[in-house]
This record gives sequence, structure tokens and C-alpha cells, in this order.
Amino acid sequence: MKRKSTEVRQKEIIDVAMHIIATRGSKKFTAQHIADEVGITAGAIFRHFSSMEDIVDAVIDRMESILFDGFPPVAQSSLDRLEAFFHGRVQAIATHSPVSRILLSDHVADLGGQEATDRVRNFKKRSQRFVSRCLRDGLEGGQIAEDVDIEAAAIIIQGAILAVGLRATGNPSRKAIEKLSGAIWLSLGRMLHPAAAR
Amino acid sequence: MKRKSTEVRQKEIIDVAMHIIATRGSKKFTAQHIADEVGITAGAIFRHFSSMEDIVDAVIDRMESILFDGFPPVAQSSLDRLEAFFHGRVQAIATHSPVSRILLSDHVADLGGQEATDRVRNFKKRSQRFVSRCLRDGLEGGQIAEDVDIEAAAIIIQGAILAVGLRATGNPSRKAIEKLSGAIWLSLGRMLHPAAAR
Amino acid sequence: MKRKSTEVRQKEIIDVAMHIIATRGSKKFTAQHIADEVGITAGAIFRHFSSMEDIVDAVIDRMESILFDGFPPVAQSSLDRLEAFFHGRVQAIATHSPVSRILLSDHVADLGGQEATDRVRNFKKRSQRFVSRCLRDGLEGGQIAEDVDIEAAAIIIQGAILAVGLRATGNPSRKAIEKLSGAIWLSLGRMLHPAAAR
Amino acid sequence: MKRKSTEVRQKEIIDVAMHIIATRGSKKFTAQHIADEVGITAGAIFRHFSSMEDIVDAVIDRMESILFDGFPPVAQSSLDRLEAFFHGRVQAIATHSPVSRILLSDHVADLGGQEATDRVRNFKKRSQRFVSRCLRDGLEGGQIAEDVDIEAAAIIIQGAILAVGLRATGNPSRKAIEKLSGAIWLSLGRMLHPAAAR
DNA sequence: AATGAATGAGACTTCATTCAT
DNA sequence: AATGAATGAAGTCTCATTCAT
Repeated sequence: MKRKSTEVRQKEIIDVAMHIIATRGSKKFTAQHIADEVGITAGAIFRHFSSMEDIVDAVIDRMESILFDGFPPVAQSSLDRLEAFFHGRVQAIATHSPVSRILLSDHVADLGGQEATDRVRNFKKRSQRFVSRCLRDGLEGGQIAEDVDIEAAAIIIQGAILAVGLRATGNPSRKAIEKLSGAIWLSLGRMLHPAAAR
Repeated sequence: MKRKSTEVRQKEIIDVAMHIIATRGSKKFTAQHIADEVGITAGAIFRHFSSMEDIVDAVIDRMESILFDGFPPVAQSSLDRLEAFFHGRVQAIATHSPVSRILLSDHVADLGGQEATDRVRNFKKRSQRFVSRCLRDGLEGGQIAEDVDIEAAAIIIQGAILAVGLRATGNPSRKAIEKLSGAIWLSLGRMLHPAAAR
Repeated sequence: MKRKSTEVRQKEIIDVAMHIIATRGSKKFTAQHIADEVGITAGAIFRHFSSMEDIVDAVIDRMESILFDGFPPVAQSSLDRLEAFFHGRVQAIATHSPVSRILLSDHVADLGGQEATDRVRNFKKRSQRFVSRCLRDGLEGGQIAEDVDIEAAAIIIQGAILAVGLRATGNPSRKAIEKLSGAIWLSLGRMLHPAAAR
Repeated sequence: MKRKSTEVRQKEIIDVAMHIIATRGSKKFTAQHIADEVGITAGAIFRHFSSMEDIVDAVIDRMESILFDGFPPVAQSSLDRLEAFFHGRVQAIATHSPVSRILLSDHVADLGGQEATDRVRNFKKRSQRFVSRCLRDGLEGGQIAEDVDIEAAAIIIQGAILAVGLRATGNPSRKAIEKLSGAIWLSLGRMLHPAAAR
């Protein structure tokens, strides 16, 4: 029976919780399972969090900090900001593999109440809005070809991030991710401004 | 107390089940909730399905028929096949809005056993393989620019389908979907073969 | 869908019920299981019996008629009556193999209400009383040795009937039963009146 | 709300379970009924046993320890061993009145799965084999009259134990049991060797 | 006389949460 | 800070019984 401070235990619990949600599904997200992996009893969980919903909230907090670390990116041109965002997101999602799965799967929203659902939904909206704005600015600034459909491009970019997250199984090295991320961005760039890309 | 045949009830139950899984999350996927929406008692569910897992299986069956209706598409060129697949998928997913959410979220895999997980995973693999093959054939046939990274393109296409599915909230008309789908494919086409697209 | 009269169905149901209780245990004594073996649906059972408890009652009736057919036996001496009873019981129990198991096991009493319990208990009492009376009469009439403990002897005889019923597995021929029954009675007789037995 | 250790609760649960099975029948063997008598809620049962079947197993364990405590008995002659077994069994069964009923009734076998059935069946076989061997040895050693039918005698002895167990209602004193047990063995002895008994 | 859908009670079991220790 | 027993609600599933057809 090792005693640790609440602060430490909370971190352990959040980590385990994220991992369980991502890899074992929301059905296994129970106090008992978390406790088992943390190495305490189920009852002890509630000394560190007042309810399971609180744990979900904390997980969402963690996700937010992972997703929006250094957001919005600063760069001269809107296209550069978009690229920075893209690579940052892919890197974040691929490094913290649970996050992508959770985000995609709505698992968390599923577990928490309405508030959790709204927060996660908001993460997506915030990102979308940023992407759209960059595209619009890029169009105005001439960095993006005039005949590009902004809405379509936004969807494609969002989808690319999702899909690369899904693809990132195992623990790909940072280099491997950068390479894939680079290749994808190259293709996206070609779509946004064929002439420039060539 | 209205009586309906097992055949009819099974359909009702599957529809309700899909809807619940997609919109209310796997935690609400209970016999009681399904029964409430169908308008029977929870116990009666088990006259029509022998277990909750059977319902999950049936939902997966339904998803398969939605996703793979008319698959693989036939067309002269591999790029046309790919386009047909893309539009078909987008249409299928947008028309049956629960499907995309379920697919994305692994909700179903979460609910069923290992078998369910494997089946859903296989849906994704089958689609991916088709996309990859079309791209490779297109490259060899010269319909796709030589400097396109096949792997990146495959990810982008897969992502676009996912993202458009997520976007399709409410009940967009078939026309609206076709328009969006068309715009996206145009952008993707530009990426695959800049010269041709212009 | 073959239609038969209630009279016929009742018999079929009772037979199946006895068989199920005896060989598959009271847990399998359900309307569904009975219906399956009879070849009708569970709902149809209740056209022929108003409740499961009624079926139990009918099974007990049947048991009574099997056990007390030709009871009490008539014979000159009390010892002969006892012997007739012994052989009759063993034969009855061994021929209707379910009966012995049911009697022994209190399965029926278990399934019915208090009334069923009381009736079955009464079967045993009636038999016991008969055995005791025969023994007492035999003692007075000098057919049983004076130093025989009547209570002990009654218990032994009752036990012998039980035990031979338990032993009668498979479907032993009437001859085989008669032989075993004869051998046991010989031993019991030696106990009751050593001198006479030799 | 009184808290007791799992160890204590397990014992309480086993005791209550045996009592219920013996006196109220296997249909009343439910978590709710057990919990009511133990004084906890039904759910709490499963902190102490992982399933109802586990309780059945524990009951069978208890029965085994009651039945086979000090088995096989040691004594010079085979007849003495048989007598020791007989008295021991009668005492055990009469002291723990539920045991005889359970044994007889196959109630336990009914509740557990195939394994439970097999174990209980084995208890009977082990005892039978012991009795038969004692009788055979006694015959060879001349302690049993030559014209005794071993098979018949074995059945009678087994039956006597069963019957005395059934008779032992209420809580007969140890002395009363010894007296009855003694009287019965005397009668059995007379059967096995008339000359010696007189 | 029989089918087959439905109900409602009750069975086993899990789980968040509380609380004495 | 942690354990471990307990509660009470909820979930899956079974079953006697009813009833429209």
C-alpha cells in the first residue's frame, strides 16, 4: 500500500483513464478497471475525484491542452499558419495516440454528460474555424488559387488530420510522422495552389 | 398493445439501435432505451433478438449493406472507379447519418465482442485497399501525375469521406450532398492531376 | 400444427413434465421446455392447464396412482402383506424410473406450493404407517422375532426401497428387478426372523 | 449496516444456502433470499462469491467435509470399519440435517452445472465402494455369513443411512441419534451374521 | 386447439458511490 | 491516503401468463 499525494494520483488516474477509453472502449471505463491499473482500490479513486464524470472532465482538459498547445500558431502568411497548424495537430495526435482515437470516437463525449459533449464538439469547431479563416485569408492574399472551393478544402484538411490519426497505430517515431505529415501537406498544397506547388 | 411480426420489429429495433448508438452514445445502448423508442417493453426485445450482442451484429450487417452496396463500382478507368466509389460513399454516409458516426467512433466495435471489432475493422481495410489499388492503377495508367504520393493521397481521400460524413448533420438533401461531394472531388482531382484539372 | 383434444394433451404434458423433473431437474421445468418436447408452443400449454402449479398437481396425482396402486395389499399374514408391499413398491419405482427420483428428490414438492409439499410428505407417511403396523402385527403374531426393534426395522425397510430406486438406472428389465428385490427381501427377512429365514 | 469480513460472510452465506436448499427447495435458492437471511443486499453477495455457481461449489465443499470427515475409518476388522462408517455417517447426516436432504434430492446437482452433478454423484460412489469392499472382506474373513448377498446388503445399508437422515427432523440430541443408530446397526448385524448376533 | 407477440415480475450481475476502519 | 464491505440503481435475460388472430 503505497501512499501518494492526490496530485500525483490524479495524474495517474487521468493517464490510465485516457488509455482505457482509447484502447479498451467506454465499456471498460469503470472505477474498478482504472483502480486496477493504477494499483489502488476502486474506493480510493473517489478520494481523488469526486465522481467518474469528474475524471471525464479532467481527461477532456488534458486533451484540450494537448490539442491546443501553441494554438493558434503564429506565422507571417495565413498559409504558413495553416501549415503549422496542420503539422502541429498531426504531431500531437500521433504522439498521444489515445487522443486521436478519443477525439474521433466521441468516446469521451459519450461518457460525460452534455457538458462534456459540448466541450469536445467545441474543440472541433474551434479548429475548423481556424482552418476556414486561414483559407479565406489565403484566398484573399493570393496564396491560394482563386478557383479553390474553400468549404471543400476545409473538409479535406480536417479529414486528413483525422485519417492520419487513425493510421497512426503502434508507436510511430516522430520522424516517421514528420515524413508522412510532410507528404500529405505537399499533396494538399498542390490542391490549394497547383502552380506554386510545382 | 400493438402486435407486429418479428420481422418488422427486428427492423425497428435495428433502426432505433443505430440511431441510439450514433446520437446518444454506446452508454445509452440498452435494452430499455431501445424498447422505449420502439414502444415495447425491454423484455420483449429478446423475443426478436436473443441477446444485445445479436443486435450489434445486425447493426453491423446493416452498415455493411449500406457501405458496400454496389461495391466495387465498375467503370472504364481506375480514376473513374475511384470517383464512383467516392461519390457513392459520401452519398451513403450522408444519407444514413448514423453510419458515419458509428464507423468513426468504433462505437459498435466497443459494444460487440472481438468479432464485431474485427468486422468493422475489415470494412475499413476493404475500402482502403480499393482506394490504394485505384490510385496505383491510375498512376501506372498515367491518369495520375507521377509525382503524387500514393500513400498520402489514399489517406486524404479516406479522410475526406470521414469528414464529409461528420459534417452531414440534419438531413441534407441529396442535391446538397451531390454538390458538396462534387466540389470536394474537384479539389481532390486537382491534387491528383493538376494539369488535367485545370 | 396437429390438433389434439385437451384430454390427450394433458396426458402428454404430464408425461413430459415427469420426465423433465426427474431427469433434467426442476430448473428445466418450464412451460417452454415442456412445450418443446410435447411439440406445441408454450402458450398452448395454458389451454390445457391453467398454471404450472396445476401441472405439478397433476404430476403428483399420477405419482399417487403409481405408488398406491393396489394399496394396501391383501394377504393372510402381516408379514406377507409387508412383503407384497415391498415388492410392489420396488417394482413400481423401478418401472417408472422418474417416480423414484422425483419422490426422493422432493423436486415436485419444490415446484408446487405448500399443498404439493404436504401431499408428497403424506405419501411417505402413509407408507411408513403401513410398514410400522405390519411390523407391529407381525411381532404380536410371532412372525417376527421378539428382540427386533420395530422402529429400526421400519427405517431399514423404507431405506431399502429408496436405495433400490436410486440404483435402478437405465431401464432394468422386470426380471432383473424381481431378482434384486427378492435378494433384498431375503436379507430383510433374515433380519426380522433369523430362525425362520434359515 | 454491520460490516463483516468476507471470510465470515462466506461462512454465513454457505450456511444459509445449505439451509435454503434443504428446506425450501432449489427454487428458493436465489441471491435475494440468501441475502435476506444473511442480512445484506443481494448485490453484496457477489462481493463474497463471484457467482451463484460458486456458492453451490462451496456448499458441495462443505458437504464433502461433513460426509468424509475421518473417512475411511480405521479399525481392525472390516466389519468394525463398516460399523464405524455407518455410525459416523448417521451422526454426520443427522447432525447436519440439511446434508441428507441435499444429498438425496440432487438439489445441488440441479443447481450447479455438470461439474457439481459429477462431484455429488462421486460422493455416493465413493461411499458405495467402501461399503461393498467392507462387505466383501467381511465375507472372506468369515465375519459375514456365507449366504449373505453382498449386493443386497450394500443396498440395504446405504438405504438405512438415507432413511435415518430423512427421519432426523428437528434437532435430535446426539444421544438420541446414537441410540437409534445403535438399534439399526444391531438389526443390520443380525442380517449379516445371524448366529453372531444372537 | 394452436401460434406467437407482449407484459411484468424477478433472476443474476455490475457498478458508482459511501463509509467505517 | 487507502482498504474493503455495503448499498441501490441499473442492465441483461428468463419465464409464467395473457391475448389477438
